[in-house]
Amino acid sequence: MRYSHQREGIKKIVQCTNCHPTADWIFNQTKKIIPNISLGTVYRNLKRLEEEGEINTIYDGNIVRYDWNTESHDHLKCKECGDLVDVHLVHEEFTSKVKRKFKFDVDNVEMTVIGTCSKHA
Amino acid sequence: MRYSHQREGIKKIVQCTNCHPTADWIFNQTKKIIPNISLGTVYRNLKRLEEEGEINTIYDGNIVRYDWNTESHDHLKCKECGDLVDVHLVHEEFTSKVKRKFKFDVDNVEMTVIGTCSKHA
DNA sequence: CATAGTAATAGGAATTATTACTATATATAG
DNA sequence: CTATATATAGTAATAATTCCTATTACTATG
Repeated sequence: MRYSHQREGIKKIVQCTNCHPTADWIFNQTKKIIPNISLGTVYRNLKRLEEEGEINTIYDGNIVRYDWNTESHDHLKCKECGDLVDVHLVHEEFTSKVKRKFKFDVDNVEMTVIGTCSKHA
Repeated sequence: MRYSHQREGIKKIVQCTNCHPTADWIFNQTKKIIPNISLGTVYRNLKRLEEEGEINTIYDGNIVRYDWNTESHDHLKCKECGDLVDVHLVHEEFTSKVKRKFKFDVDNVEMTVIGTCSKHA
Protein backbone atom coordinates (compact mmCIF):
# COMPACT_ATOMS: atom_id res chain seq x y z
CA MET A 1 0.00 0.00 0.00
CA ARG A 2 1.29 3.39 -1.04
CA TYR A 3 2.11 5.98 1.60
CA SER A 4 -0.46 8.70 2.21
CA HIS A 5 -0.17 11.66 4.51
CA GLN A 6 -3.95 11.64 5.06
CA ARG A 7 -4.03 7.98 6.09
CA GLU A 8 -1.21 8.48 8.60
CA GLY A 9 -3.12 11.37 10.13
CA ILE A 10 -6.34 9.39 10.38
CA LYS A 11 -4.54 6.41 11.91
CA LYS A 12 -2.88 8.57 14.53
CA ILE A 13 -6.18 10.23 15.47
CA VAL A 14 -7.98 6.90 15.94
CA GLN A 15 -5.13 5.30 17.86
CA CYS A 16 -4.83 8.18 20.32
CA THR A 17 -8.51 8.13 21.26
CA ASN A 18 -9.94 6.21 24.14
CA CYS A 19 -13.58 6.48 23.15
CA HIS A 20 -15.05 4.84 20.06
CA PRO A 21 -15.21 7.62 17.49
CA THR A 22 -17.53 7.90 14.49
CA ALA A 23 -16.33 8.71 10.97
CA ASP A 24 -17.62 12.23 11.38
CA TRP A 25 -15.71 12.83 14.62
CA ILE A 26 -12.53 11.46 13.06
CA PHE A 27 -13.09 13.74 10.07
CA ASN A 28 -13.36 16.80 12.29
CA GLN A 29 -10.29 15.91 14.31
CA THR A 30 -8.20 15.17 11.24
CA LYS A 31 -9.21 18.52 9.74
CA LYS A 32 -7.31 20.20 12.55
CA ILE A 33 -4.09 18.69 11.20
CA ILE A 34 -4.99 18.49 7.49
CA PRO A 35 -7.50 21.30 6.98
CA ASN A 36 -8.62 20.45 3.45
CA ILE A 37 -9.08 16.70 3.98
CA SER A 38 -12.29 15.30 2.58
CA LEU A 39 -14.84 13.11 4.32
CA GLY A 40 -14.63 10.57 1.50
CA THR A 41 -10.93 10.19 2.18
CA VAL A 42 -11.68 9.48 5.82
CA TYR A 43 -14.20 6.76 4.93
CA ARG A 44 -11.92 5.16 2.35
CA ASN A 45 -8.93 5.11 4.66
CA LEU A 46 -10.87 3.82 7.64
CA LYS A 47 -11.92 0.93 5.42
CA ARG A 48 -8.30 0.38 4.28
CA LEU A 49 -7.02 0.50 7.86
CA GLU A 50 -9.66 -2.03 8.88
CA GLU A 51 -8.63 -4.34 6.03
CA GLU A 52 -5.00 -4.03 7.12
CA GLY A 53 -6.00 -4.92 10.67
CA GLU A 54 -4.83 -1.56 12.03
CA ILE A 55 -8.25 -0.68 13.44
CA ASN A 56 -11.64 -2.31 14.00
CA THR A 57 -15.10 -1.31 12.90
CA ILE A 58 -17.84 -1.59 15.49
CA TYR A 59 -21.55 -1.30 14.92
CA ASP A 60 -23.27 0.49 17.76
CA GLY A 61 -26.90 0.13 16.71
CA ASN A 62 -27.07 1.94 13.43
CA ILE A 63 -24.06 4.09 14.25
CA VAL A 64 -20.70 2.97 12.87
CA ARG A 65 -17.73 3.53 15.14
CA TYR A 66 -14.03 2.75 14.94
CA ASP A 67 -11.71 1.26 17.48
CA TRP A 68 -7.92 1.07 17.74
CA ASN A 69 -8.28 -2.05 19.89
CA THR A 70 -7.91 -4.80 17.31
CA GLU A 71 -7.94 -7.65 19.82
CA SER A 72 -11.19 -9.55 19.52
CA HIS A 73 -13.46 -8.11 22.17
CA ASP A 74 -17.03 -7.24 23.06
CA HIS A 75 -18.88 -4.20 24.33
CA LEU A 76 -21.05 -3.21 27.23
CA LYS A 77 -23.39 -0.40 26.27
CA CYS A 78 -25.15 1.59 28.96
CA LYS A 79 -28.57 2.75 27.79
CA GLU A 80 -28.48 5.61 30.32
CA CYS A 81 -25.17 7.26 29.48
CA GLY A 82 -24.51 5.68 26.08
CA ASP A 83 -21.07 4.62 27.24
CA LEU A 84 -19.43 1.81 25.32
CA VAL A 85 -16.92 -0.18 27.32
CA ASP A 86 -14.52 -2.85 26.01
CA VAL A 87 -14.71 -6.26 27.66
CA HIS A 88 -13.61 -9.76 26.79
CA LEU A 89 -16.54 -12.16 26.96
CA VAL A 90 -16.49 -14.53 24.01
CA HIS A 91 -13.91 -17.28 24.35
CA GLU A 92 -12.53 -20.09 22.22
CA GLU A 93 -14.90 -22.68 23.69
CA PHE A 94 -17.85 -20.63 22.45
CA THR A 95 -16.74 -20.46 18.82
CA SER A 96 -15.94 -24.16 18.72
CA LYS A 97 -19.37 -24.92 20.15
CA VAL A 98 -20.99 -22.88 17.36
CA LYS A 99 -18.89 -24.71 14.80
CA ARG A 100 -19.96 -28.09 16.13
CA LYS A 101 -23.61 -27.30 16.61
CA PHE A 102 -24.33 -25.37 13.38
CA LYS A 103 -21.48 -26.47 11.10
CA PHE A 104 -20.63 -22.78 10.88
CA ASP A 105 -17.02 -21.67 10.51
CA VAL A 106 -16.58 -18.71 12.87
CA ASP A 107 -14.39 -15.77 11.86
CA ASN A 108 -15.54 -13.22 14.34
CA VAL A 109 -18.19 -12.58 16.96
CA GLU A 110 -19.76 -9.17 17.35
CA MET A 111 -21.44 -8.84 20.68
CA THR A 112 -22.91 -5.85 22.42
CA VAL A 113 -24.48 -6.23 25.83
CA ILE A 114 -27.07 -3.52 26.39
CA GLY A 115 -28.14 -2.54 29.87
CA THR A 116 -27.31 -0.25 32.77
CA CYS A 117 -23.82 0.34 34.11
CA SER A 118 -23.04 0.45 37.83
CA LYS A 119 -23.00 4.27 37.83
CA HIS A 120 -26.64 4.44 36.68
CA ALA A 121 -28.20 1.38 38.30
CA MET B 1 -52.84 3.79 19.13
CA ARG B 2 -55.41 4.36 16.42
CA TYR B 3 -56.01 1.64 13.83
CA SER B 4 -54.37 2.11 10.47
CA HIS B 5 -54.78 0.05 7.33
CA GLN B 6 -51.17 0.83 6.34
CA ARG B 7 -49.70 -0.36 9.63
CA GLU B 8 -51.64 -3.63 9.43
CA GLY B 9 -50.31 -4.19 5.92
CA ILE B 10 -46.72 -3.52 6.98
CA LYS B 11 -47.05 -5.80 10.00
CA LYS B 12 -48.40 -8.64 7.89
CA ILE B 13 -45.61 -8.28 5.34
CA VAL B 14 -42.89 -8.41 7.99
CA GLN B 15 -44.48 -11.28 9.89
CA CYS B 16 -44.89 -13.45 6.81
CA THR B 17 -41.24 -13.14 5.76
CA ASN B 18 -38.58 -15.59 6.71
CA CYS B 19 -35.63 -13.45 5.74
CA HIS B 20 -34.71 -10.21 7.53
CA PRO B 21 -36.06 -7.45 5.29
CA THR B 22 -34.85 -3.87 4.98
CA ALA B 23 -37.19 -0.86 5.11
CA ASP B 24 -36.93 -0.51 1.36
CA TRP B 25 -37.89 -4.13 0.69
CA ILE B 26 -40.85 -3.80 3.05
CA PHE B 27 -41.88 -0.61 1.28
CA ASN B 28 -41.84 -2.33 -2.12
CA GLN B 29 -43.79 -5.34 -0.89
CA THR B 30 -46.38 -3.21 0.86
CA LYS B 31 -46.87 -1.16 -2.31
CA LYS B 32 -48.24 -4.30 -3.98
CA ILE B 33 -51.14 -4.24 -1.50
CA ILE B 34 -51.39 -0.47 -0.88
CA PRO B 35 -50.05 1.10 -4.08
CA ASN B 36 -49.86 4.71 -2.93
CA ILE B 37 -48.23 4.06 0.45
CA SER B 38 -45.37 6.39 1.25
CA LEU B 39 -41.88 5.43 2.40
CA GLY B 40 -42.18 7.77 5.38
CA THR B 41 -45.23 5.82 6.53
CA VAL B 42 -43.24 2.60 6.38
CA TYR B 43 -40.42 4.02 8.49
CA ARG B 44 -42.81 5.57 11.01
CA ASN B 45 -44.79 2.38 11.42
CA LEU B 46 -41.77 0.11 11.66
CA LYS B 47 -40.67 2.28 14.56
CA ARG B 48 -44.13 2.11 16.15
CA LEU B 49 -44.28 -1.67 15.74
CA GLU B 50 -40.86 -2.01 17.35
CA GLU B 51 -41.98 0.13 20.29
CA GLU B 52 -45.07 -2.05 20.67
CA GLY B 53 -42.87 -5.15 20.68
CA GLU B 54 -44.50 -6.52 17.52
CA ILE B 55 -41.24 -6.67 15.61
CA ASN B 56 -37.51 -6.28 16.26
CA THR B 57 -34.90 -4.06 14.67
CA ILE B 58 -31.62 -5.72 13.85
CA TYR B 59 -28.42 -4.02 12.80
CA ASP B 60 -26.59 -6.03 10.17
CA GLY B 61 -23.37 -4.05 9.89
CA ASN B 62 -24.55 -0.64 8.76
CA ILE B 63 -27.75 -2.03 7.22
CA VAL B 64 -30.93 -1.87 9.29
CA ARG B 65 -33.24 -4.89 9.03
CA TYR B 66 -36.48 -5.90 10.68
CA ASP B 67 -37.48 -9.19 12.22
CA TRP B 68 -40.85 -10.68 13.21
CA ASN B 69 -39.06 -12.93 15.73
CA THR B 70 -39.28 -10.93 18.95
CA GLU B 71 -37.86 -13.70 21.12
CA SER B 72 -34.36 -12.81 22.23
CA HIS B 73 -32.03 -14.48 19.76
CA ASP B 74 -28.75 -14.19 17.92
CA HIS B 75 -27.61 -14.35 14.31
CA LEU B 76 -25.19 -16.31 12.19
CA LYS B 77 -24.05 -14.25 9.23
CA CYS B 78 -22.34 -15.94 6.31
CA LYS B 79 -19.79 -13.62 4.73
CA GLU B 80 -20.06 -15.54 1.44
CA CYS B 81 -23.81 -15.44 0.82
CA GLY B 82 -24.78 -12.70 3.29
CA ASP B 83 -27.38 -15.03 4.80
CA LEU B 84 -28.55 -14.13 8.28
CA VAL B 85 -29.86 -17.09 10.28
CA ASP B 86 -31.62 -16.99 13.66
CA VAL B 87 -30.10 -19.05 16.43
CA HIS B 88 -30.33 -19.12 20.19
CA LEU B 89 -26.88 -18.88 21.73
CA VAL B 90 -26.96 -16.51 24.69
CA HIS B 91 -28.48 -18.04 27.79
CA GLU B 92 -29.42 -16.92 31.27
CA GLU B 93 -26.16 -18.10 32.81
CA PHE B 94 -24.29 -15.74 30.50
CA THR B 95 -26.19 -12.60 31.48
CA SER B 96 -25.90 -13.36 35.19
CA LYS B 97 -22.17 -13.87 34.74
CA VAL B 98 -21.88 -10.42 33.13
CA LYS B 99 -23.89 -8.93 35.97
CA ARG B 100 -21.63 -10.48 38.60
CA LYS B 101 -18.35 -9.75 36.87
CA PHE B 102 -18.95 -6.17 35.68
CA LYS B 103 -21.82 -5.00 37.92
CA PHE B 104 -23.72 -4.38 34.70
CA ASP B 105 -27.49 -4.87 34.58
CA VAL B 106 -28.21 -6.69 31.32
CA ASP B 107 -31.34 -5.88 29.31
CA ASN B 108 -30.43 -7.44 26.02
CA VAL B 109 -27.56 -9.05 24.20
CA GLU B 110 -27.01 -8.38 20.52
CA MET B 111 -24.75 -10.96 19.00
CA THR B 112 -23.83 -11.68 15.42
CA VAL B 113 -21.46 -14.51 14.60
CA ILE B 114 -19.70 -13.84 11.32
CA GLY B 115 -18.17 -16.64 9.30
CA THR B 116 -18.92 -19.21 6.64
CA CYS B 117 -22.03 -21.37 6.55
CA SER B 118 -21.91 -25.09 5.69
CA LYS B 119 -23.03 -24.43 2.09
CA HIS B 120 -19.97 -22.25 1.41
CA ALA B 121 -17.29 -23.88 3.54
C1' DC C 1 19.19 14.09 -10.09
C1' DA C 2 15.28 15.03 -13.17
C1' DT C 3 11.47 13.28 -15.48
C1' DA C 4 7.84 10.50 -17.67
C1' DG C 5 4.57 6.89 -17.09
C1' DT C 6 1.11 4.76 -14.32
C1' DA C 7 -1.56 3.22 -10.76
C1' DA C 8 -3.21 4.59 -6.21
C1' DT C 9 -5.25 8.46 -3.77
C1' DA C 10 -7.85 12.73 -2.81
C1' DG C 11 -11.49 15.98 -2.92
C1' DG C 12 -15.90 16.96 -3.92
C1' DA C 13 -20.13 15.62 -6.19
C1' DA C 14 -23.61 12.16 -6.29
C1' DT C 15 -26.29 8.61 -4.23
C1' DT C 16 -28.76 6.32 -0.68
C1' DA C 17 -31.11 5.98 3.72
C1' DT C 18 -33.74 8.21 6.96
C1' DT C 19 -36.29 11.97 9.10
C1' DA C 20 -39.09 16.30 9.17
C1' DC C 21 -42.78 19.01 7.55
C1' DT C 22 -47.47 20.10 5.98
C1' DA C 23 -51.84 19.89 3.88
C1' DT C 24 -55.29 16.39 3.46
C1' DA C 25 -57.71 12.17 4.82
C1' DT C 26 -59.52 8.94 8.19
C1' DA C 27 -60.61 6.53 12.64
C1' DT C 28 -63.29 6.93 16.52
C1' DA C 29 -65.79 9.05 20.56
C1' DG C 30 -69.91 11.29 21.60
C1' DC D 1 -73.57 12.30 11.78
C1' DT D 2 -70.14 15.53 13.42
C1' DA D 3 -66.07 17.06 15.73
C1' DT D 4 -61.50 16.24 16.59
C1' DA D 5 -57.29 14.29 17.07
C1' DT D 6 -54.20 11.19 14.84
C1' DA D 7 -52.35 9.16 10.56
C1' DT D 8 -51.15 9.54 5.72
C1' DA D 9 -49.02 11.00 1.23
C1' DG D 10 -45.98 13.67 -0.83
C1' DT D 11 -42.13 16.50 -0.74
C1' DA D 12 -38.14 18.62 1.17
C1' DA D 13 -34.29 18.35 4.26
C1' DT D 14 -30.63 15.96 6.51
C1' DA D 15 -27.25 12.39 7.39
C1' DA D 16 -24.30 8.69 6.00
C1' DT D 17 -21.75 6.60 2.52
C1' DT D 18 -20.03 5.75 -2.17
C1' DC D 19 -18.50 7.12 -6.77
C1' DC D 20 -15.90 9.78 -10.25
C1' DT D 21 -12.24 12.44 -12.15
C1' DA D 22 -8.19 15.37 -11.35
C1' DT D 23 -4.06 15.00 -8.69
C1' DT D 24 -0.18 12.81 -6.46
C1' DA D 25 3.26 9.21 -4.95
C1' DC D 26 6.13 5.76 -6.61
C1' DT D 27 9.15 3.38 -10.05
C1' DA D 28 12.16 2.92 -13.71
C1' DT D 29 14.97 5.15 -16.87
C1' DG D 30 17.83 8.90 -19.08
